[in-house]
Amino acid sequence: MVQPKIRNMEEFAAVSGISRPTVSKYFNDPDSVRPSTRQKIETALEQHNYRPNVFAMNQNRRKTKNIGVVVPNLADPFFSEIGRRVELACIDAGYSPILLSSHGIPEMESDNLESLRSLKPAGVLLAPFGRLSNKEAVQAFDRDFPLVLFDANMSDTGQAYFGTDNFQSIDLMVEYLCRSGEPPCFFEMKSPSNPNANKRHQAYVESMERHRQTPHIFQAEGEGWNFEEIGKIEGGRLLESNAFKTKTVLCSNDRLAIGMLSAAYALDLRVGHGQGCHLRIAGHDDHPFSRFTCPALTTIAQDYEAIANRAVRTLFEMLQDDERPPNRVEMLFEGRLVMRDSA
Amino acid sequence: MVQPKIRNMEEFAAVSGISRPTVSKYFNDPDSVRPSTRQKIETALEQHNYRPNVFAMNQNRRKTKNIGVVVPNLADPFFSEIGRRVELACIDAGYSPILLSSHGIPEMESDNLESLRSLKPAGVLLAPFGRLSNKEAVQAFDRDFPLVLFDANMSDTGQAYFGTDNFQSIDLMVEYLCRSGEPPCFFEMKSPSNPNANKRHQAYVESMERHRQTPHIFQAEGEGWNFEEIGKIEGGRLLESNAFKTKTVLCSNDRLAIGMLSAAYALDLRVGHGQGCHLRIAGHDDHPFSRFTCPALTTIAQDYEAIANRAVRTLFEMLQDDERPPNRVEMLFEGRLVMRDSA
DNA sequence: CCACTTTTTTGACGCGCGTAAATTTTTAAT
DNA sequence: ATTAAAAATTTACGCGCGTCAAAAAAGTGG
Repeated sequence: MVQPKIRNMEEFAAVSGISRPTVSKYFNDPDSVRPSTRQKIETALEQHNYRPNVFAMNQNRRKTKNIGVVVPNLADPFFSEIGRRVELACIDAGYSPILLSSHGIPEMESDNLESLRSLKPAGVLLAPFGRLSNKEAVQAFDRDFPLVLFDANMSDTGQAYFGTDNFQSIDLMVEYLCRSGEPPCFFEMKSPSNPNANKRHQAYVESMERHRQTPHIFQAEGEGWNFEEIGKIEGGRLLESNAFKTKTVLCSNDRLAIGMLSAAYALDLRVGHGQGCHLRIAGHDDHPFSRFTCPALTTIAQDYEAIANRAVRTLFEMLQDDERPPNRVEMLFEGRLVMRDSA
Repeated sequence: MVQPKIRNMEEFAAVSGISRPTVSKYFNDPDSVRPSTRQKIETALEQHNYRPNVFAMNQNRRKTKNIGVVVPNLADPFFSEIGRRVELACIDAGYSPILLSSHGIPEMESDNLESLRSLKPAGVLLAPFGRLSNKEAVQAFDRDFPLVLFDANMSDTGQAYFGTDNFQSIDLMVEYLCRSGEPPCFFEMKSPSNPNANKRHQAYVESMERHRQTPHIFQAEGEGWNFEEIGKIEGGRLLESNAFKTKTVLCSNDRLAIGMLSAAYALDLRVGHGQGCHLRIAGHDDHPFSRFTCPALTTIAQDYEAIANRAVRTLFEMLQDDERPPNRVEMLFEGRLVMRDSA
């Protein structure tokens, strides 16, 4: 610190009494040098707080320590949460995560991948839009970089995919709702921007049939990411006109459910599973705010932790072995029923 | 596209019939070359989709096109939203924003600034923790890079600051609450992690005195960022024991208010400004979910747009003129009263 | 057409580090 | 102590682009 500022690795190597290539080796993997050497370097490091130039480091290297993390919309707390976990897991592993949000705009997903290209990432974790994604762009990217998908699946794309088993989770919820009261009808977006929505739809139908019940589906018009607003307006309309065949509504996701809860409250409909309640509403995802809705939302908790960790771990294993897995890995984690007051 | 892949600027210059230095000039400022030259380059660009190597570009250059954006916690929708706007504003201006969240951990703020250092950012937009920030680290950073603060102020730090005028906004809310019913008491965190909380506290006291009312303050124990949880538990305790002197509660922020609304609902207390309501609850910030709470939350909307835009614009002006403003700019924007059903 | 300004080209150097091959030193094992 | 293996050093080159000075070319106005 007292010494004149270290300008580059050459100078730093000099003051630490080690040759530059060895210092370079140290920075790329501290364990790759002899302990005594490492000690010397780290001592010098404390005194001079030198850090290698990121740009120079990466320019003449095939694989950087950068990990791209791309999510469709950080404004959605779900992605904010799972992005956070992925980010922290990367840091723990000694990588530099670069978190990019596509702000709900599918075209921006391609842009983000394109930006990442120039950063030569060691690998990329992508939660794709799905149907709305530019499949060609994603697959082209897949060919050039190790790519792991999470949350939403795209067939034949990415070397692995981790998400929630919507068939298990929806079945679990339907089972619970049937056991504890009327079988549910299903409330969803008409043109969902996420493939999980389609799976849940299908899962609901199948589950109802397994329970020898007639499925009833209600779809909300509306585009974009304003799920609460859509749930409130369209859900409110349905509630008002008494359109639902049953008094139990399973929403495709928590954000729709939050909107519908809001609409029900405005209509003075008492939501809950207790006596004197007019309506039960359940969601899916365990949105961070679900425990604070009125009433608290009964929902399915996705295993964020497992999805994030497994996605990261799988990617890192690919990076270590420096080869792609022989066949694409797909793993679905079970959802957990969270019984709160709304259903 | 059909041609063999372009490897570097040399090759790209060859196929576009322009010398490499001129091409380099083009990429640094397309307007700095003759229109006919620009045309040639852009034609070639379409055919070969070459992009200069980011690392090589930045290594031998003082000022990059990188803009650091650091927020304390992206999991908080407030920061997620304002971060989003800042990010988009940077992209529009032709810069590369790098959005970093400190995940609620003050020490990570310094780490993030340290990481940014090595990216040689042209400038940085920082929403600091405030009291919990490592002031030395931030000021050291301030000396080395153009720095603009937003949301939370730190004295003598950063070349400018943009935020909300808490005195105006709290006064506005107190005024409204007094006119429309009982004067409010104030509910806040005991040890807030954000300087705005202190300002709001002070603003509440002053405003109440101006209205010739006695201020009543209630503080919630609890650390961290789980404001809703804290608001629910501590707020619920206060409601249950009937501790509030008045039936109107002004919460220091929406997230506390959301927690308290949840507690009130659980206690079967009817919240709202209408007949037969037991309690009025108001918040501050216009949290994205405030319009969907039960009842919808009366609150103060911060002018996200203005704060983000002015912060970005101020930074870019500094970059253009390549000099710091003679004196530190501080600008506070007015909050807007949003009357919903809760108060 | 000429003189003048603006733009482009040429040629060359350097940024800070990765990386490879050959050599020397250190460590571990016999 | 001897030998083999492991680690560090030396030397040298290259990455892709920024940038500068000097020369050449292209526009401009009269």
